Amino acid sequence: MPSISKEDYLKSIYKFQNENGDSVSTADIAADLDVSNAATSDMAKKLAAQGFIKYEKYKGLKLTGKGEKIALNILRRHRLWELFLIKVLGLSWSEVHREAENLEHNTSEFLIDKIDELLNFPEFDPHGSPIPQKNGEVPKLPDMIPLSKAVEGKRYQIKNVHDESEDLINYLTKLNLVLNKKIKIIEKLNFDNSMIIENDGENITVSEKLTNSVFVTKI
Amino acid sequence: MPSISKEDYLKSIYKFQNENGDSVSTADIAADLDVSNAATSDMAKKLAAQGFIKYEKYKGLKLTGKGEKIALNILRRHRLWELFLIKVLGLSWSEVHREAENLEHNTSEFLIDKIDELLNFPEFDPHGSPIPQKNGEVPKLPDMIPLSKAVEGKRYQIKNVHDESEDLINYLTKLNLVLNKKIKIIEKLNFDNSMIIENDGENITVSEKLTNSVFVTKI
DNA sequence: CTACAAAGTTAAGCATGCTTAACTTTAATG
DNA sequence: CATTAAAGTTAAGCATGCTTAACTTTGTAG
Repeated sequence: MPSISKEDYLKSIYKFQNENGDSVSTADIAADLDVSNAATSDMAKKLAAQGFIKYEKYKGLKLTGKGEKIALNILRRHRLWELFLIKVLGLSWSEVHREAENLEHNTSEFLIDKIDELLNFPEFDPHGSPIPQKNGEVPKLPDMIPLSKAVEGKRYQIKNVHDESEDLINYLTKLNLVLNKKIKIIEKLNFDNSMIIENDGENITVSEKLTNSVFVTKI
Repeated sequence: MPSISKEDYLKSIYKFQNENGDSVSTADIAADLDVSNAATSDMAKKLAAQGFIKYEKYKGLKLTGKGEKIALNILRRHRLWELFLIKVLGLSWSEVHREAENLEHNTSEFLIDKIDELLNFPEFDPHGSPIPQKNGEVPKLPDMIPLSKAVEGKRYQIKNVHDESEDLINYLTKLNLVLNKKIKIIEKLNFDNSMIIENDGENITVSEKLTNSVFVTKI
């Protein structure tokens, strides 16, 4: 069992990994975990020594199969807890991330499986992100585009919010731009890349930062 | 906020404190937490420096008001989680202690209050132990005696199980000697202090170790 | 009341995980 | 293709929390 710190590093590496299998930079991890680059270099050596990542000096970090398994397991815990806290304890969308962050490292496999069962083996968490299953499989997301790439006049459905910032989530909740919501693009404004969209029959203006974090499918 | 280790020490000191306000010995804490006496001495200094305990060399440890507040808060978390895991997630009596042990240090006040609310502000946990309330008050236990002190021919009700060992709990569950159960003392055997009791209309023999851990009230 | 065992403390050392400061490598720019 | 800024690494040091070994205090039995 890796330590809590190591779990956090593995989770972060997973987060920055893309489909191409490129290595992840030390700086990205360091910024994400709010530690120094030095700490990340240090940890990289340890993770590599234990076979969780492949690591070559100056060449970045890459999860091994073993490392990815751990990362997926943490994500599974995190996302199941988020869903559980919302569904069972009535916490709000914006409250759950922080709580799950604490709980994910301190929950036995046994308990997580119980939660999974109670929730009837869900595939997606409250942000629309896939919940890795007990067997390690990751449910497939639909083909999505960032809202910023959506086309004027067309209708879309919100399928994922790619950001964990509490401020963003609070703001989305306030605008009632929640998961699976259907919206229509009224106008894209070129000068600041903001967008006017129709939601609940009303027109609202949303910033580029928001449209980059919200992913949608065309209806 | 004290660290997880410090929380464990404070919890342990609380556990060994009696009503007389005697100091708790280093060795008791060390044994309870499965660390060396040296580690306990060391920690005692740190806890004292931060005002959580009163500590004089060779004279034992004693919680201050501030330290007791922390200890009660941890107990509150622990016991609420235990009850929650049984009631909501359907875990068994014997499974919850270990899980709660992990969760108690990683749950925000906010989340614990939500759990408290969902459970409708319970006063006792599944072992019959009082759950410290949000305001710091500790619900009063009834006047109990250990089952070992019970009198032949009389009837009693199980009110508390003063032990967290999984083996004991499993055994009690198997015998259906659960909280609030009513039993009758048939016979006390002097040679090994075991006891024959009637439960569910059947006579069973229970050891001294068991009768010392189960607390009852006379009916 | 002394001596001795048990309990407790101190000291040195180790692992983990972080910091800052100094240094090295990489890669982009003119 | 040389220079240089950015990215990454190493080194030294610190805090926490533990260990074992050596030592001190306490309290009890003779």
